[in-house]
Amino acid sequence: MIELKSSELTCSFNTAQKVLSGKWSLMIIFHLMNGPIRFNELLRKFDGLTHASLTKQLRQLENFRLIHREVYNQVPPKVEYSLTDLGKKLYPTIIGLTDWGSEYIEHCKITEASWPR
Amino acid sequence: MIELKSSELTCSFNTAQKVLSGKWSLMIIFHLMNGPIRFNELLRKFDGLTHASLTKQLRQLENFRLIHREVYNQVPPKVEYSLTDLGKKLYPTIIGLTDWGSEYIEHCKITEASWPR
DNA sequence: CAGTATCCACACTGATACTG
DNA sequence: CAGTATCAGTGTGGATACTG
Repeated sequence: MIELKSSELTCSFNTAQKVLSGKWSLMIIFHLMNGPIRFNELLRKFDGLTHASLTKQLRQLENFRLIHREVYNQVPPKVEYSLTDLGKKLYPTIIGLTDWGSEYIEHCKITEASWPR
Repeated sequence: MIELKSSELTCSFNTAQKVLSGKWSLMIIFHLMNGPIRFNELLRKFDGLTHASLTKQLRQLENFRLIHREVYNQVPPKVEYSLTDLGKKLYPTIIGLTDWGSEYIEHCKITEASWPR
């Protein structure tokens, strides 16, 4: 039996949740798995995500040190985003989450239950 | 190379994020891993979580079919919460997240970087 | 191309008070 | 013991418009 006060776990959990809290963070990280990508190229992978919002999310992830921002001094400007080692380590977890999500949806279909939106 | 529009992933991701979105959801699920638990017993495991908030979170998780709520017709009342199979399947992922969180904190200490709050 | 600056609306959290 | 109801504060996301 594990008997823990939440305070002993809070730190790790909170840290993980910070990363996941952004509405698009998970998917951004996911798309960065394939290697460096430019801003607009990344933007095009999303539906319903605006320019400004993507910028905000990227800044956040940068502060968390999950992604790296490489600026090329060119005209026109070129900026590439890539994952740091820290970010890459999230891979299995993200896949795990996605798989669970699929399972969840399947389960709801089988039991003919509608899942909450 | 994976080339996906986000729309094909959105559903699975969103579903997973719904579960994680609650500030305490992850820890609630974690604490339920040890088997059924009563309301106040669960409440005592948290610092800074109020009665009302816990109720809300539990209702949410119940709607997601991640936990089961068993009411015993007694005086005084007794209500036990437990994980559904769906909830139990989240276990590895939650552990993965926690581990990553620890690693993250370690990394920040080593590099002497302060991590964002 | 890759941003920044505002602003607003909404959802979520938590405090407090009351109930069977 | 295990709730419900209400309400206020806060932060986040998204829309829009402007910049080098």
